[in-house]
Amino acid sequence: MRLSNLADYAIVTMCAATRHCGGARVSAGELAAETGLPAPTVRKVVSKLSGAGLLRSVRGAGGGLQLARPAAAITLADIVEAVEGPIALTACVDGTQCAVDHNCTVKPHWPIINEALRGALADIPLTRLAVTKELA
Amino acid sequence: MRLSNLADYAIVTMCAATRHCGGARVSAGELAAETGLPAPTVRKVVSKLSGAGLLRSVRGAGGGLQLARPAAAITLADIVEAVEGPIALTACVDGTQCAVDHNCTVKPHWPIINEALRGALADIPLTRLAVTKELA
DNA sequence: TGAAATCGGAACGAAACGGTCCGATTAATC
DNA sequence: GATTAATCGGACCGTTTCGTTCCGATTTCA
Repeated sequence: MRLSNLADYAIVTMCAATRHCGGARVSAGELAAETGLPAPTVRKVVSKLSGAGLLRSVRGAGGGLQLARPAAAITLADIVEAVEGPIALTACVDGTQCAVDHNCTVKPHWPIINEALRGALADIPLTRLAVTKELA
Repeated sequence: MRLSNLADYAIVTMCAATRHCGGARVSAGELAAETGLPAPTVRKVVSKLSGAGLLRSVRGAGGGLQLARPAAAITLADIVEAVEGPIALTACVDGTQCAVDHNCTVKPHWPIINEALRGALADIPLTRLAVTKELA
């Protein structure tokens, strides 16, 4: 029931990238300096994020990262799924075989619970996380 | 973002125990036979559940398990926390030191997100899971 | 054309999880 | 009251996943 550290780092990194939204591309090392995370870790995170289509990466000198979509169109669910894969609380949800399987009274309920959780994450776009003001 | 297998097993086991609610005590081996789970695993699970105060265990010949509270007063959040510890998506939430720490714009938002998830699990009592009929 | 800087993937080490086993404890029985 | 049998409780080990780090392939600028 805990988010993986990489997913946590990915969220922080995306927030930092959002703050550079208007400007030009940002290097992974620059993001590492701003967030305080180890540079190699940030490189791995941005690699997964660009692989999932959330970041647009340009290689070579003068290259860097930038958001592939407007910040308002990127939610926590997108970032988590990019790093950890599909959100599936149990094996039932993503179709993997389960040890209980037959005659499991809980099985029919998991999709509803799973979707409720995913909806909670999908309701939070990057724009709400990037600003430090106006929190509850 | 996936529930641990032990937590999944705990939920299934508690559902089986709920079906024996009216009757006398049930042995861990009996629950294992009904759920189809390995007996040693069920023993480990019920150990954690009784340690958390969700099951009442009686040792010795003729002993066994029974729910410590009415099924309606036991929720998914209770079971998950009994097996995995407090529900905390990130290190921020339970007070553990974080690598980012200073100047983290995401930090203030985690408690709200975390509580939303916990609420979703706390809204589902055992009584809704034990019956196989009347699912959505 | 050369060189520097960047991302991308692969390899290593560590920690947590899952599963199994044996011992301590208790109630029923003779 | 002693014995027996059945039960829970905690401790051990193998496996898998996660987290971190490093090096190579690729691209742009001078």
